[in-house]
Formats: sequence, structure tokens, C-alpha cells
Amino acid sequence: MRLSSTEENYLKAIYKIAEREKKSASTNTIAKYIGTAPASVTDMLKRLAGKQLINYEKYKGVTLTTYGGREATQLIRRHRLWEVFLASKLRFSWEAVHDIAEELEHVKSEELVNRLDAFLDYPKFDPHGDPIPNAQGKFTLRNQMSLLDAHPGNKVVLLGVREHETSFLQYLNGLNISLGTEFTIKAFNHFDKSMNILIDHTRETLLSEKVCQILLVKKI
Amino acid sequence: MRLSSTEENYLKAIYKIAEREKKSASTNTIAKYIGTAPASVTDMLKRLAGKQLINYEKYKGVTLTTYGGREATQLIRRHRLWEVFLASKLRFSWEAVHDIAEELEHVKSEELVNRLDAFLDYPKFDPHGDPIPNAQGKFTLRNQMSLLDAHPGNKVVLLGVREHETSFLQYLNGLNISLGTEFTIKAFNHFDKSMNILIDHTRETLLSEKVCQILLVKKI
DNA sequence: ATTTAAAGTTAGTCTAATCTAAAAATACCT
DNA sequence: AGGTATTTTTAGATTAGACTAACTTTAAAT
Ligand SMILES: [Mn+2]
Ligand SMILES: [Mn+2]
Ligand SMILES: [Mn+2]
Ligand SMILES: [Mn+2]
Repeated sequence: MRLSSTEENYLKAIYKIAEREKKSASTNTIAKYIGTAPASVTDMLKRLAGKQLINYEKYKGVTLTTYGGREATQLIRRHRLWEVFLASKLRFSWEAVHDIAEELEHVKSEELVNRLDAFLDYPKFDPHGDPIPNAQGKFTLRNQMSLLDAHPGNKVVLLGVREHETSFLQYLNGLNISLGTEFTIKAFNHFDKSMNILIDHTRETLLSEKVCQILLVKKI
Repeated sequence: MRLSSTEENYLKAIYKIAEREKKSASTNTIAKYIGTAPASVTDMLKRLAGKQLINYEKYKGVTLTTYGGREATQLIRRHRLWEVFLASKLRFSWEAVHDIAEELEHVKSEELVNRLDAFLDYPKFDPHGDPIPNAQGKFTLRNQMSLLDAHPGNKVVLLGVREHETSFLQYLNGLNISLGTEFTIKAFNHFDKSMNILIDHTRETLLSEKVCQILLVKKI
């Protein structure tokens, strides 16, 4: 079935909310995520249910059907592949790619996305470290943890970020932190859960609990 | 001003019709070009006139304003740059690129189109030999003529095609004709204006008047 | 110069996607 | 359990972009 960009965005929102909250997505949560009035969401949910994309029961929240989930995954695939293209081929920095990919992801051509995938050499992760589903919708899993769960003495490498907001990514730029950057945990401060971190074996800095929570790393 | 994809498509249609017919575009011509009812065109013309994009006077046909012309040119720039990307980077064949570029052209980011331009090494012509306006909207001019105007004995090289329809381009593929292919005119047949052509110094074939009219060449 | 045909516009309707205001259902609290 | 707060849905409007049917203007033909 041919989906509109708007319908696709709703499916993506439902997918991401379910992933984040590990339960069905509520009307208000979707409204906040998309930035529309709850009444508009209700309208759309009825339409999506009519197209067998979601399971919807009044007042109960929604889940994606198998079919709806497949569509959402393919959209995420397109989004992340375009982000890789923008970053690695057009040299956009990681805070600039998301907004442009929001538009590019709606260009629908199976051939296009698969050729793009090949052109980029089948990347497994996007510029923010998020996994890119393959043509069959399968994500690559990887051992990673929040920096907050690392302990003093640990050496870790940055694999991804949970937050994609421009101002946050620019904050990381300012600290010369990017994917692949290595951290050594020097100390954990119990009173505010902040951490003293040695970046790239050269600069020491303090990272707040909030920032540490966002950074996804693995031990090296 | 922020234009919708639909508005942009109307501007492009008006631009191309004016170019082809060398006069102002009429409601019916636009309707045929876009594939909508004439009444819908009238609606849209009023809106475009309200936004200062076209000069519109009831029953008189329309022309683009300077501002509208600039928008149309930028849209054509985006379209043709994406066609180059699809053909030269993703290895799409020339008959496949147009439909996908029809969607990609509406992704609006000045930064994106300029970086794409640089990534492609500032191409001057698209996969059909059409000129690509630069960031300032300037087209590269080039001496070219229709194959129909060549004479027996002339050696020419194919620079472009006036017709982009899939079935026509596939017909050329079948004859192993692509941009850069060299032709030697062996004979001109007055009764039906067809031509006997030696392709790439190896294969001789007959090309109809219609086909010769479409092929744009220059002498070598 | 009429008449007829073609081209263009107006009027009214439709759908997708949005909104606000009001009503109904569910959840939370004492 | 009853009352209040929160969440969700309904009702009614709006806007962009499309349609058809009917009307008006302009062009062509006798
Ligand atoms: Mn993103
Ligand atoms: Mn991303
Ligand atoms: Mn094209
Ligand atoms: Mn082209």
C-alpha cells in the first residue's frame, strides 16, 4: 500500500515510543512526539487502523501490526542510510544530518535505497551510532552500555549517543568528542553522579550524569 | 517564501512550457503538462499570483516573475544534480533517473544542493545532456544541433536527447546509443527524411525523422 | 455578423491533515 | 466508593489541493 509521508511519520513515532517505553504508545505521547494536538492523533490512529498498520482500541493505546512494523523499520533504514550518505559523502557534520534525512527518508524507491546501501558499502551504523536495519529489516546487535555504568579505571570507546539534538551534539563537538573517541574513567562522584573522564588520553574533563547517561560505550 | 512541492511543480511546468513554446503558458497546456483538470490549474494560478510568483491575468495565460523564474531554475538545478548523482554514483541507467529525481528535487536545503554539486564535481550537464544551472542560476550554453540538420558525410557526437521517455531511451539502449556515441551520416532519404547512420564506426542503421529530430549532436 | 467551438473560470464538493472546544472514559486520591 | 484530575475521543472548522458540472469569455467558421 502507498503511504503518505505523514502516515509514515506516525508509524515511526509509534515504533520509537514503543521501543523507548517498552509498551504500547498512548495518544498523548504520540501527540507530543509528533508535535500535534491529541485530537489529530486520534483521527490518524483511526486511519492507520483502517489500513491494518496498527492495532487500535479506543482508550487503550496502540501497537504496530507486523505489516506496520515492517514499514516503520524500512523508514528507519532509509533515514539512517541517508544520514550516512550526508555525513560520509557530503561531509555534513553529525548534528546537521538528521533534519535533511527527515525529508529524504520519504523518497520511496526500493531500488534507490538498496543501491544507496551498496554505494555506502552496507554500513551497519549511522553517524549517531544507531544500527541500520538491512533490506530484510534485521538490526545488527552490539554489546554496549551507558557510560554511567562504567567504573573508575575502565577504558571505553564511544559507540553511540542516545540524544540527537543539535545543541547537545555541538556540546560534544566542543569537547572534541565523536564516535570512536576513547575515555578513561578517573572518578565517579557520588553526590551528583558526575564523572571525571580522561578524553583520548589527553584532556581531563567533568561530565554530568545526564551526559554520561546519553553516551553509549563499550569496554576496550 | 516557503513553497510546497505542488507549487514548485507548477512553476517548473510554466517554465518548461514557456521555454518549449516561446510564449506565455496557457491554462490548458499547464493542465495537460501536470495532469490535472484545467479548473485546478486556475485555482493554483490565483494562489501563485498572490505569492508574486507569476504574472496572471484572467484568460490571458501566465508568465513567471523574476522571483518565480529563480525558484523554477533552482528546482531544475536540484532535479538535474540528483539525476547525475543517481546515474554516476548509484549506476542507475538514464531512463530510471527522472522519476526518482522528481521526488528528490523537492528536498529543500541550499547547503545540501551545493554540497551535492561539489561532490559530483560541478557537472555542467545531466544524464540526458540537459544543462545544469549553477548556484547563481546560470546555464552553460553549448553549440548543438539536431541530428536532422546534419548532412551526409558529417561526423557528429551525441550530446543530448530532447525526449526523456523511458521507452524511447530504452530504444536507444537497444541500439547501443548513449551520450558520447559518434555517428557518421551515410545518407539522407528525402521521401521520409530518415537517415542511414553509421554508429561508433561499426554498425549501420536507419533512424527515422522523429528519432533524428530528438538527437542533439555537434560536429567533430 | 452570427453561430459554434474551444478555452478558461466559477461554484460546489471531496479528502487528508490539521486545529479548538466540549464531552466521555479512565486513572488517581483520600 | 466517590470525587477530581488526566487522558482520550467526538464534534465542528479550516486549509491545500484536487475533482465535476455549469457558466463565461475568446477564437474560429460560415
Ligand atoms: Mn536521525
Ligand atoms: Mn541517526
Ligand atoms: Mn528529468
Ligand atoms: Mn534530465
